Amino acid sequence: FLTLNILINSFCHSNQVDFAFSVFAKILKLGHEPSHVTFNTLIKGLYLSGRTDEAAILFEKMVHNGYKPNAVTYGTVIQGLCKSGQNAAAVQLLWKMEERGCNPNLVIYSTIIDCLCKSELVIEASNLFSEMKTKGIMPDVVVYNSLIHGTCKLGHWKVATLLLNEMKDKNIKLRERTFNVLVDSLCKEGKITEAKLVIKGMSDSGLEPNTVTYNTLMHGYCLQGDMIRAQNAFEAMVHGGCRPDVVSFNILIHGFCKINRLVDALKLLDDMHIYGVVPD
RNA sequence: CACCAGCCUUCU
Repeated sequence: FLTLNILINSFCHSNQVDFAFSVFAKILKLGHEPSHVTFNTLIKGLYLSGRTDEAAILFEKMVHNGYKPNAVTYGTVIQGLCKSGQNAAAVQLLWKMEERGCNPNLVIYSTIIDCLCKSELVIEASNLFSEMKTKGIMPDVVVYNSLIHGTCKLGHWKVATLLLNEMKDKNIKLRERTFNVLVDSLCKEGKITEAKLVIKGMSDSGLEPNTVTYNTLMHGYCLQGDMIRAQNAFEAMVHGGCRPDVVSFNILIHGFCKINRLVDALKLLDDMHIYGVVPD
């Protein structure tokens, strides 16, 4: 039955939930009990294809049939609520799971904190962050990345710096994504010089810029209409051993289109296949 | 290190 769950999982991740459900039907027909994992996976699949109502119904069905949702179930539903813009419902479910005797763990808090940060509700996110720490749950790099993202997006650089120092105190190592978040926020504010300093700091701490780092920087230059430097960054990416991806090309093509250099944009479109990239 | 939930870049 692991096999069938794996099958369901791959269908769910390729936007073919209906096939996933036919596998589910097969499990039932064979007289087997679906597991928590089966339900969790199907619920996620429904959310991934935007069928949030059906996901909620399946969640209820699962409960009615005597399956006690576990932390992953709650995590899946909370993430689905978050992604469909239902912040309040997500927070309510956080409380409800506690009432039902399932303690929220780091992933659950992290999910909601990220969601609140993306909605620019950084204060609320920080409150949950404190609550979590009070309960003795140790933060990790992921939850810090979300908080740093949220604070930088609002231009609260001081707070972001505090968070970075906190990570240092707790011996939580910054990852590429942490740096990418900083680079992105700086670029979007037009502070490219500082963004480049962050990239330098990244190399200094033993992490190499990756494709997302370069894409972010290229986008920063595009926002300034500086296609020369954007293309230089592209070259630096290739030279630095990073594979450009479809986003790299989308960024440059968009940059050229915006300043009416359609010929250059079309040339890039032609060049994509050289790098093994297919337009999306 | 392989059945399920959290973090970064483009467009929409």
